[in-house]
Amino acid sequence: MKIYDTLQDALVDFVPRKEGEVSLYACGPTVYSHPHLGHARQAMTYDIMRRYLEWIGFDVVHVANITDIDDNIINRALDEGKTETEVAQYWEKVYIEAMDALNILPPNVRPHATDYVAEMIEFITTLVDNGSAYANDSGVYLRVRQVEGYGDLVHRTPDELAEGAGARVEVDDNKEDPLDFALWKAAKPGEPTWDSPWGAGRPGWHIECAAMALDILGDDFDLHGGGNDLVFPHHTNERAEAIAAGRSFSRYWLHNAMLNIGGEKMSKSLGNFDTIKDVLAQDPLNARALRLMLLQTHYRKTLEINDDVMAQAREGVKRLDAMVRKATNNGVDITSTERDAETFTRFREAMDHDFGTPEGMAVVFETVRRANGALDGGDEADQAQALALTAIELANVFGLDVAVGDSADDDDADQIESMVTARNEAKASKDYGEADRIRDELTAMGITLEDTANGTVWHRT
RNA sequence: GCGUCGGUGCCCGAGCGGCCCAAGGGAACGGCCUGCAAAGCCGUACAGUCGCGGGUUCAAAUCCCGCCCGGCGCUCCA
Repeated sequence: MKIYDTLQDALVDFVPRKEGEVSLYACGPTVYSHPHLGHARQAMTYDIMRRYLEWIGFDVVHVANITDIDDNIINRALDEGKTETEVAQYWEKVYIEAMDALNILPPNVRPHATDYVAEMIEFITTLVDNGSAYANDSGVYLRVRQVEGYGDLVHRTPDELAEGAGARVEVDDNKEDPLDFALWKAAKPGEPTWDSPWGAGRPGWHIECAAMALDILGDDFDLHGGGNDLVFPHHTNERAEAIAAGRSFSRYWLHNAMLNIGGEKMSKSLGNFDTIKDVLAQDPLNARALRLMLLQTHYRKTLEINDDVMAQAREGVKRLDAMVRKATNNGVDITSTERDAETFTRFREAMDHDFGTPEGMAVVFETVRRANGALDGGDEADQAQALALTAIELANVFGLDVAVGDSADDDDADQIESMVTARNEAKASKDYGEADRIRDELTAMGITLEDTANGTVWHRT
């Protein structure tokens, strides 16, 4: 399969470190506030990739960290009179609940930065010992200009980077060079600290991910992903640390584009974000609608979100569900292994081209249409089961959570069933006024009826 | 300013040298089905400049150059 590698700036063949296995490190959040739709896009992007890679037979080790110590957490703790640990644990819980609600599979490993401080210190020691880093009163810094190919990930030379940095960054006299960045930050009053050979302090942001990724996945791991706003400085600096330590970092770099709202990146700092929790509360279909929307846009393309596109996506989800209901009513055997091989092939071709989910979704929807036609007794009637099961399987590879099931296990199912029966009796005696009255009543209860050749079925809206 | 990604129908959005008189979803319209609806199926209208202008090529939405517009990055960020 081909993937787009940020470092090479090209579509390249994906050759994993070890045949049949994929190691993926996707940068997780700093937990200090509400996770928003931008985090959802990032997490869902790698969730979808992971599901697909597993479906085509790879053993995937997906690592997503939790950054549980940083300035934002410290500030929040200060504001609220809590400990950093309390703040981080609370927001981590909120984050994980949001991820679960979005049907994002838990990563295989979810490391916490504070559990890897020893590894980070060891990493930094290597860098200091080999002359790549230097310590002073304010911390330990990496000598960026010594790093071969620093800036390659952003396609800029150190000089070009320095030029940009001058305008926005205060010059720090503690650094030999403005480009150098902190591996270790010396303790400030009131901050949580760890002991180190350079005095009490705490790790810098970039060393956290670099140390965790290498410790858990090992050198030369396959994929490193994150939002494209992390290319510089975060990923650039992680990479620099690994190179300076003489270690092979990720074989490929993946970056998802931003999610915009009102023409700008949704972000905490701009304050223009919709929290995942709020969006999910607005409509029970929104978790799946958001996923569908993301699937229908390539992960490397900026996506503008608004109420309109969410509504459109909800309709798409309903279309998927309607086919599944039709399949259920027509007695499709979910234990059957019948599938449409050609559809699988087309799906894989789409996905093997840098995770072409929009085209993959097109294949799914096209299969839904064919399955509907077949289930209604069209030209492909003999393929109905295979087509329906194929569409369902592929939608589920994407985590769209469609399932052949019955809605009869609800608490008020008996009542609804008897109302449906009453309506059908009214219909039989051509008392359409009564039939419509019952239907309206059900509609008010959030129940939608469908009169099919196999009788009347209902579902919740 | 520098780097980078992008500008495709009413909306969202694929395609990235011929298979494109441009996928898929949403909305719209007509037909079938239905007691009527809904759902579904079939069909139709939408892209006549694929941001604009040049160029390369037998062939360009797709490649090259210039311009305009927008996103992201330039040390908080997914």
